[in-house]
Amino acid sequence: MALEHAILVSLAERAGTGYDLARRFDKSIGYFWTATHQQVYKVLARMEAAGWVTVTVLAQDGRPDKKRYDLTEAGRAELARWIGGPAEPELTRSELAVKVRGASYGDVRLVAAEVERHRDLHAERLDSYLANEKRDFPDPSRLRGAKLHQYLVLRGGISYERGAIEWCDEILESLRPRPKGKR
Amino acid sequence: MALEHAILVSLAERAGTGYDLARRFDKSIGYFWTATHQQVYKVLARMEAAGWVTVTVLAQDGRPDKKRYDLTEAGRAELARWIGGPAEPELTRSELAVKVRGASYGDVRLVAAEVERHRDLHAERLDSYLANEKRDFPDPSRLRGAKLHQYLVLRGGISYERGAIEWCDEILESLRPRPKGKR
DNA sequence: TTCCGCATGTAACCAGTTACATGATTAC
DNA sequence: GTAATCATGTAACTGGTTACATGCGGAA
Repeated sequence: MALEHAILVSLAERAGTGYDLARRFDKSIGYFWTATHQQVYKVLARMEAAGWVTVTVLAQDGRPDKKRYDLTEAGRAELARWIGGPAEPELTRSELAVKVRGASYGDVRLVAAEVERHRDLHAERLDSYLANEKRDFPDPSRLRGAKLHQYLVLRGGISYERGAIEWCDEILESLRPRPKGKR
Repeated sequence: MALEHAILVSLAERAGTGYDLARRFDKSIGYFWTATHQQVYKVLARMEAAGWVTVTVLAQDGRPDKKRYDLTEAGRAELARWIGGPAEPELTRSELAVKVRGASYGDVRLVAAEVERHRDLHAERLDSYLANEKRDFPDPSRLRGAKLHQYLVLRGGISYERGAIEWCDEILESLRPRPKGKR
């Protein structure tokens, strides 16, 4: 389980509310981890019980109170401990791959259309990642520390999307009707 | 949800027992989908209730009875229907990426060691995939139908592993102490 | 004699999703 | 007026994992 620890990383960078954390997952850390706000609230409660974070209630008028979460020493220690441990390589599940595999038992053209849609989705994401790269890391060779690590994760996202696009293209080339010459 | 449908694909190729299906997930389909035998038994029960498969009990002496599952017409129809529908692109969760991102809050050298271990794991898998490719698809340009689709999924596995290895290498290059020249 | 393969499952648990609920503020 | 943003959560459910249980045959 790693959501706890993804949150620890996020809080180590800076304190925030459950709402904040959920939004951060939509963005930067979100290349390789996501969580809904419901899930975040649940886990934060557990983390507080474990003594990894403290809560400060911040009254607001007009809108509901905020709860700012801060890492405790115990939280930092747990984070360091976890970082030093092994990470299980997770199995990549791909529904699209299952459809490709089974394409002969359905309509191959529909599968091809879906692959094309995925290719476009991946291309869109790639563009947005590349834009982030340009904006946030214009000179990567100088990076060090946390900023470098952030960059490396982004690079992972970029390389993943590129791979996905290439794969979709390969599928499309072999699934789509051959150029008329052969007919 | 797609385990049901992954099983339908597997059964469309050929009938089998729960045990067989679980093992097939370890192999061919397993590049992009896996399931334990417990999970398979559970889902098969559901699928039988839905009328997608029929069960034939095959008595054996010495060992427990087998249950061979066969697709029904309804099962085939459901498979065709599902194949024609959209596939949600799933979010790739990577614990390793979270560790890389948080490396500054722990021991960077341990993270690097773990990245190296992952690179080796991916390299091993790549080798085995490439061996499968050579053995099962010596002449890819002639493939058509189900065999082609199988090949394309394998190609996806190969490209995924290659991407993972490249990413690990990029991380290792920037995380590890610079060649002494610069010091 | 010990482990692996065959072959079935149950039970407890855990992580994550979806739906629902509340309610003010601000921008279009 | 309508939708989005801020901000919290509960409840029901689903999919998947882990641990446990049984028991024979054959290989090392």
